[in-house]
Amino acid sequence: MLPHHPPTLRLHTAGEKPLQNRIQELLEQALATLRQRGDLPPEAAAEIQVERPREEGRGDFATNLAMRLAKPAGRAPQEVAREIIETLPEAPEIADVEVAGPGFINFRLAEAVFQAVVGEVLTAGPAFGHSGVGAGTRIQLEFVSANPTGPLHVGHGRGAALGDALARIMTAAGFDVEREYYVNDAGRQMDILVASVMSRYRRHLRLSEKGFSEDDFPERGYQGSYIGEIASCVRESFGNQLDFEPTGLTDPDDPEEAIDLLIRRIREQIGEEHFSEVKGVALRFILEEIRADLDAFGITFDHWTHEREVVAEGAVDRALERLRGSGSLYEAEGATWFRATEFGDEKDRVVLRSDGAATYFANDIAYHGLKYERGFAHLIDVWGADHHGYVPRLKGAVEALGLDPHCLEVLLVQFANLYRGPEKVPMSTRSGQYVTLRELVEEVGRDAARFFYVLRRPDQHMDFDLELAKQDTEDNPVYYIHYAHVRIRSIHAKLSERGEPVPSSKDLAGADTSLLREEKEGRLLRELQRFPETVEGAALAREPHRVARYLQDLATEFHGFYNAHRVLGVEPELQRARLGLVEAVRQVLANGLELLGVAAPERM
RNA sequence: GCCCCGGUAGCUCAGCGGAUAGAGCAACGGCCUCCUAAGCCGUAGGUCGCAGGUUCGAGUCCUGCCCGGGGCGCCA
Repeated sequence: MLPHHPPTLRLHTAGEKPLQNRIQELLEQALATLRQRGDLPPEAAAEIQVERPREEGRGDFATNLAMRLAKPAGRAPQEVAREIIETLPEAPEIADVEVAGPGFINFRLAEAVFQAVVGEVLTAGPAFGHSGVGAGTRIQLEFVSANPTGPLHVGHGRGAALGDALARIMTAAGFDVEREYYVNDAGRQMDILVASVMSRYRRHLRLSEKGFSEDDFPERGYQGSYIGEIASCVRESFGNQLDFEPTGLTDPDDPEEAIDLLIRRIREQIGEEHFSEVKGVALRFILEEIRADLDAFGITFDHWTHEREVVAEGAVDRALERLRGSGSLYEAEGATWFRATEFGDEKDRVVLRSDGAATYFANDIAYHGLKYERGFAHLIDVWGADHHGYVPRLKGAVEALGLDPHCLEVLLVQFANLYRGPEKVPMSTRSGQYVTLRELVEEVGRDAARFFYVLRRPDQHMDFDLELAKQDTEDNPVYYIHYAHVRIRSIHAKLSERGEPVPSSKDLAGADTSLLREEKEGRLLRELQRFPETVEGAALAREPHRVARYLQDLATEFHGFYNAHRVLGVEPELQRARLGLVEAVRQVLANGLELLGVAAPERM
């Protein structure tokens, strides 16, 4: 018979794998005894690894300890395993221990250990799965940080979904996370943006003129429809006083030279002040769009840093002075270089161009210096994988500033290739040919989009088939999880339909869960027990996909249970226990979805 | 040429040095007088890119090669 009251055991306490730790303790005691008795040489030591066997029927936990000790002990692993088992202290949590295969020790735990998790979940509620492993460490998580030259597209979506889920998961794990967005509003691409807007503006003014040619739009300009909208804004504010004549525009063969020439012409003709004002209009317009798109995607930031402000407050000059002071800069070919090769980079990098302008890299050094000054214990940057070559030089510069490069962690997110059926959708910001994040959310829904993005490992290339997601949304895995949540809600609804009161979580926490003895109930309980360590693992490994996978597994176990057993209409005590079980499942589904920024619907 | 990330079932992908490599789609066969069948059960599907090496044990670690993506600017 199983005990009605579970042994006192700490579950899901801060930053722990309580069951594994308990088994580890018992094993340590056994080893100590064996050493004392001289059955094990004192120098025979091995890390005690307690894992969950992949295969069913091999118990709840297993250790390879005997195999690791076999060599130093000079005996067969199975023999060592038997000795360990014989020496293992009695413990109420352990129902059965056996030697298996090449020398594994398999543990089967008392059902009561898992039955206790229902009460744990219902008592903790939304906090179940939270832990203190992060110990309040201040983390800054910078993600998205898309250039303000156009709307967010589906490529940004992945970094957005990943970064936000990671922020939520790390917060649950006890880290103090600040979400940061860096606005690159100081570089040449902003000038190109102005040139694009002004070209569109000029077209608006002259469209009615005879002989007006439309094909003088710069080849390297940004071409999305939003450029026209910004041009309209500019026209509203300035009328036609910013007209200009792009003479000589078509002369250079090189489109890069052509756009630079155009920028110069516009600057000369409308004046630096107006140029800057147009830039401000464009920037505000686009940032507003980005903010709205992120909002629709369920993402908000705690802090926005503008590159222009970093420059304006003199941080770049200070950072470069500091580098110069430490001998990390030198002059060559008219430019100023950072000795990146001394910090493991492939080549030295320019920080001040021969025309005196600071490079993006220089600004980024200053920006990261400021981040360190803001007092974070750890910085995480989420970047697109195309920036990977940039990592060594930035870490090198941080080190050259006298800061600890280990506090800077860069997560590289691989691209998401978009498909419409079998055809790959070509994407280019400048040509304006892309699917925006907003369009994606409108087409497949916010929950499906976010879940899909976060289902893949960040360093895995992913294919996102729009056609499939649009045509057949039922195939989307998020519905499977949603359905599990809805089914539990509908059990509650049915209960009140029958005129029975729906017990609160608090009531159900006291249910006699020792009645949950069906195989499928045991599987569900084990799945629930795994949630806190899943969250912790996802936080420490920076891998939100673990939470997504976990939710799929939990939903699978729930649906299996639901189809095999009835919750309502069984004996009152069993009904109460099962209501507690499914409510615990619902709570964990809701908690897990919350960590991914996905809703948990009441009905479908 | 050098560097980074991948290559696992027809497709999309999991897999912490461990035992007989998994899931979801797609395919095939079953299951609703009963809490939502957006579900469940079953069948089939694999030389884990190739070749060596380390290990008691390799999809997992090391080396080389092949294929795909990305990066190697006084661009951002």
